[in-house]
Amino acid sequence: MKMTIKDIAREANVSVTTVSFVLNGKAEKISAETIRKVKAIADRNNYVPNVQAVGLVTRKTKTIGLIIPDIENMFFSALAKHIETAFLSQGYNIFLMNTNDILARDLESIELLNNRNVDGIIISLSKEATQGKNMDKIYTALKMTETPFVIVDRDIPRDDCAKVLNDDVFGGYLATKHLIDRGHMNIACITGPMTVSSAAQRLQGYRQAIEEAGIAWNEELVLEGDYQFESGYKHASTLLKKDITAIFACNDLMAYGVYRACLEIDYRVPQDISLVGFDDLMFSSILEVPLTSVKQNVVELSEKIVATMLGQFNGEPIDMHLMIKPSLTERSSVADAKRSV
Amino acid sequence: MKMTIKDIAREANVSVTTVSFVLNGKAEKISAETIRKVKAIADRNNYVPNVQAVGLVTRKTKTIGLIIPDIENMFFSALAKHIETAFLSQGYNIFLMNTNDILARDLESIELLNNRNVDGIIISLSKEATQGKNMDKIYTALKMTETPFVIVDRDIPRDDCAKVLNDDVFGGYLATKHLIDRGHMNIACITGPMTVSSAAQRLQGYRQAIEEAGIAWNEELVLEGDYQFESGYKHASTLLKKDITAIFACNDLMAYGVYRACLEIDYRVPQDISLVGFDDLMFSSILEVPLTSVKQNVVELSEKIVATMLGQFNGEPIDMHLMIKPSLTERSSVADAKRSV
DNA sequence: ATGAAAGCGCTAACAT
DNA sequence: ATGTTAGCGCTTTCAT
Repeated sequence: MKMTIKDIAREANVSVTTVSFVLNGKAEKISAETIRKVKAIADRNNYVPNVQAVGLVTRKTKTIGLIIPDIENMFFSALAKHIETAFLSQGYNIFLMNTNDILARDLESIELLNNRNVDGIIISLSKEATQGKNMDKIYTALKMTETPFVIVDRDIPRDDCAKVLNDDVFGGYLATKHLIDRGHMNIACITGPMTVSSAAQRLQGYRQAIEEAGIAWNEELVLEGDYQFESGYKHASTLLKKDITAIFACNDLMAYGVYRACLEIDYRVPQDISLVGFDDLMFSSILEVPLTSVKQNVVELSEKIVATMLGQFNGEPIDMHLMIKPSLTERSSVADAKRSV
Repeated sequence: MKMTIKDIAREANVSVTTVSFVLNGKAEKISAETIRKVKAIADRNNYVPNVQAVGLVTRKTKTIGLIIPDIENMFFSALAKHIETAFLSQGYNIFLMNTNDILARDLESIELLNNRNVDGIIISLSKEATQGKNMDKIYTALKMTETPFVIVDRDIPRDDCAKVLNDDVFGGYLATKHLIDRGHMNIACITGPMTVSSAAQRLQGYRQAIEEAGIAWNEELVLEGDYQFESGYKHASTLLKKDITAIFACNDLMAYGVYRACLEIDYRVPQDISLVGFDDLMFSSILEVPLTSVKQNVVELSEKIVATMLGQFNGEPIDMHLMIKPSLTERSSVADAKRSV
């Protein structure tokens, strides 16, 4: 049976008030002797406060709800891990909620977490939720809880809420610029599904780099994929027939599809075609030709999320819209473009 | 502001007791009219009970603690996902705890979850925890909480606690038997680190299949790896010089290393060498030669875990030691052994 | 320097 | 059929 402050009070011959004061560091007026005694008893019996009881009066549960589309997605599992660790060190526990990219489950999760009286909600929207009016539903549901929240990774176009996002535009720019710096002029791009904001943004970064370099825009070089292996393969097969020397695949999975397509027509990476991916999956490092890829900075992302949340708790002025810059992990899939002689 | 039963009571002109009874389905003696009225008010105001308050008196928090080594490991993220979904449908939320395979964090997590008064703990031990005396520490810590728990995936050698494990012996047998059935006689095995129980068990399954087939045991054909890509590569380089026609790599990551080694000496899979992995990572399906691999049944595993936990809650007689049988996902990395002519 | 008492939202034994 | 009341473990205001 767990010990309560009542037990301690009895044993120390003081009131529960005194015990509470001592154990909560509000003991300015309590005699040193009493403090010592109370603390000793608490220590000796491994006293830990009952979180529910404390929560009932303080209206704080010391828990955070984390809503993500899919914990099986490596990006989100990494995120969950870092968030969990960071909050743990602050005395918070994490309720995990998977939505499987279904809007209804976003909504359901928000409600459930609200019923649990979590102190804060961290949410990365389902794909479905990022579309059209659905975003308003989410936003409304979130606001209704009157609980601090922070939007992560997948954006909603509202300014009046805290967000920590990956700078996908910069990521797309980084990948393309790298190719340009190596002398490539004819660079194709296999995008993600354009309904997803990250896809649109990576493409935007690509375009930015192309235009900045004064390269003529060629619509035919950008093909819309769906972030899956197959679409990378299919589009690469098409693109490889054109006059290109490099491909920017907007995620690693599609880049793997590009490798496959190259293999079939006996193209070598990077000798015949340079390739850059996005996500930097663990797998990219053990490929026969390790893939150069844009890496989201999950650690920094997590840190900012935690900081933003704690900032809201403390009513501190916080930077509402944070962008985390990804970086390029250079490996072996990019070579200098051959000089046209 | 959330509504309380007090608010409902006032509005309905009844006592809180009546409201409580109605809302908890203990209203045998309450008049139909009162029931209707109370329910209507509750519904109209989206009343939800305060979990902490309920918990304080019922001593139930409706939360489960999940302790796993690493949510970034695909097996565990899949597990977490299914467990979360299953418990959610029963009204439970999940506290996620990562241990990073560190014993101290297992212990810390158990304590933290205990302080949170979770109703049950699901734990998959850290590697460190599975070694020697450490297991006793875990077991003791778990028992001390007086909270129902179930051990998952990574075993501890005690009979008096609930466990749901993967049948790794059977998995190893399955992989090896498949190779034997295809006519292979000289089958090498690259094991995991022998301190880990799954590694020892997969090897045991391999041995069992070999002996059952009456194939002479050849110690030289089994090499100890560490479940990492590099060790698969290194050992394969050695093994490929010997007179073998097939390799059983005890996880997919090492199998990928085998592919690499084959590539370097121009061996083709499966024409020159047949290969079976273990884990069936998503990646194995998109390899140039898709890998045949043993797949743990995560869904069944999760279901049994949940059932075992709920069984304990209800004091039902439960099967304490469950073994989940993996299955073989056949793809293209295995061919019939060439007939010696 | 310390304690009494009220109250957080709810359940349940015990009236009536 | 419904209400009164005593907690669950804790914080905090107001007395002393």
